[in-house]
Amino acid sequence: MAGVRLQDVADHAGVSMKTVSNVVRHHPNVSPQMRARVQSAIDELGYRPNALGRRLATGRTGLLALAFADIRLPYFAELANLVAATASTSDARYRVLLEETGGTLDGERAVLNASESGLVDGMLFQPAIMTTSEIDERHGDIPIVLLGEGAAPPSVDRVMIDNEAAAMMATGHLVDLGRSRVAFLGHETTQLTATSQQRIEGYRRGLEHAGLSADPALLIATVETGAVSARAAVGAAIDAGLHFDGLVCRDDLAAIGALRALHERGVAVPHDVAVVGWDDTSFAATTYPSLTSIAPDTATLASMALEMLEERIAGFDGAGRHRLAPFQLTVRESAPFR
Amino acid sequence: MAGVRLQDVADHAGVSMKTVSNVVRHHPNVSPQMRARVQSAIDELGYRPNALGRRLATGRTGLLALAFADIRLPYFAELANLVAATASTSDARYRVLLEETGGTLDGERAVLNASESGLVDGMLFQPAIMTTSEIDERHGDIPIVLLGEGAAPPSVDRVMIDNEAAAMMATGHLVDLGRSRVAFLGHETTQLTATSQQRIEGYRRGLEHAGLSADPALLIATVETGAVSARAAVGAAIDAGLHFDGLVCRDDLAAIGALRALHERGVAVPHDVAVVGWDDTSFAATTYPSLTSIAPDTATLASMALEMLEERIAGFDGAGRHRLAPFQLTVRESAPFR
DNA sequence: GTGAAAGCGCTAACAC
DNA sequence: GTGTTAGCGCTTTCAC
Repeated sequence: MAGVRLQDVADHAGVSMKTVSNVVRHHPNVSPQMRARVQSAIDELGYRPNALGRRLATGRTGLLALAFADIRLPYFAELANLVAATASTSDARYRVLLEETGGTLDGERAVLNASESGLVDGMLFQPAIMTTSEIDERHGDIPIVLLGEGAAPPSVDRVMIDNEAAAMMATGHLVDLGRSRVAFLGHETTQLTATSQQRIEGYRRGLEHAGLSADPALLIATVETGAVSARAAVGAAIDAGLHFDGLVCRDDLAAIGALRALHERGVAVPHDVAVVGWDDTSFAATTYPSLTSIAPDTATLASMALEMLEERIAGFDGAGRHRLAPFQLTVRESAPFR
Repeated sequence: MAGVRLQDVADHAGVSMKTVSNVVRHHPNVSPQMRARVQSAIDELGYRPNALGRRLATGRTGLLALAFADIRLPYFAELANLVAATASTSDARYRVLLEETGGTLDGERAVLNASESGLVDGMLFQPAIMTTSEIDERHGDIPIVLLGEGAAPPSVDRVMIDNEAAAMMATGHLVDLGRSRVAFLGHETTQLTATSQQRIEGYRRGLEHAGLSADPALLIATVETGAVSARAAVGAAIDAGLHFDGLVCRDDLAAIGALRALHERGVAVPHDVAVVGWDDTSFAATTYPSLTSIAPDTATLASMALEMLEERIAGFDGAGRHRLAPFQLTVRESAPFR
């Protein structure tokens, strides 16, 4: 039965609302017999506490917004799964409201604007293109923690992995395999996102560190995110005569597209070209060949982010804390150990 | 500034709360000059309407729960994306609360139990293992629409595609290619879900329809959902001497695993074995070879479901309506046209 | 067109 | 240990 209110239960049991409330919330200060009496009234009436009333009174909703570009990208799906699982087992038992920005500036703005306040207690946001200053201006007073290597003003908390170091590791792994013409795949054709910048920088430093020079011709941009675009880009590069024997990909999706393009042209992986992906998403293990990939420790990343967010929600008001989550290189067939 | 209330704006502008409320909600009955005056008070104070207060008063939250097994499964990620996009553009501008059941009975129960009421206006739920009667008992009085081919009591709305017909189409496509030993991959090893039952039944009927008999040995079960398990199962089947020249997969993930296992054993796809996946998820186009796959019209499915749900939320109280969304077979390299 | 007051369902001081 | 009461911030009759 809907429409049963706390007051109804109180009347039915012949007690006050306060007592019913205590029973519902498992408050200790209730005598067992009273608890039993109230409980049976609850059961008889089929009472369900109304979340809204409770939340209005406490000021907390138990809801967290999780905002990023697109849930269809496997990395984000895995992140969402982890965040939801972690948040629901925290003391506060948060639930997750999904917000997709579409990877557009308007989408990111809409997420931060959310003209209504009070619906969510806090927000985890992975910006892709918004600038530091715009985030700073718009984030209002809702507790927020930023995810990933996008812009992050000093006032706001953020968790990411060290993208430069990871890209250096990926590049170094290929160099160790004896590859000397290592290409980078998957950055934007025009305006580079912070993610691409950092990964390319790490790739450059990885080459330099090995005494190799970075040939700008080896930067293969893609028109959009995803395997389809990567396949086209790699195909076009090969057809145009580009020669390379190693490939660092901006993400696993790009690597999948690359694998496909290489197959089609009879280029053997890893024999002719060794490939490293990024994110170590679940399907990296079952591509053919399976993908060597940078594996961010997303579980740690999620729990670090949630921890900081809960502190903010609890009222912590210090300067933004920028934390690094660990990562490793998962080695599989596409770029095996030497 | 947080903590600015409607009353504060009213005081500041020297009007009543009612007027401010009217302005905030763009109610027509406000004179332009009054509107301007109130608006400037709003801007000066940085007032943001509090969602909770509003929602308590109206009884609507603008939130929809979307519940299914696991967001990491590409089909569900694509569904979530579609539902969120469709719901946010409907008149009611719903936002989506993600609920994962983990594909377990406990998880499905937890989703339906949600001891608190009122947090979401309605729910879209894709059950995998709950029975019809249990769903009927537990769904309480929250408006709900079921997704997929799982159990669905007559009292509850549901949208799915015709799984038997789709499986027949997939099987028929392989038969048309001249395949006579068509296997089925990806059902559970023990208790079959409704999904597997229907797809296997369609597969059987597809074979019968072509005058072929269904050999039980050709049913290849997997220990769990996903490519890894499918790869192992197909590998084991081949190693055990199973011979087949066509393969209908329960989902694309199973197909990916199968592709991998076949590759490893030097079985050529589609030459030796033609493969059909299911869901036509985005990566089906870039596997090697690319996947022929059953493509449910998820956009239509999502909008049908949302439409029925909005009717329920609006108060419609008729019997459960069971609707079918369209599907087609997307033909690619793994099982091309003859 | 605008104002006053009564809720929406619950929690939390504070009193008993 | 239990009851009373005043909000939480907004919407919404109903007067004016």
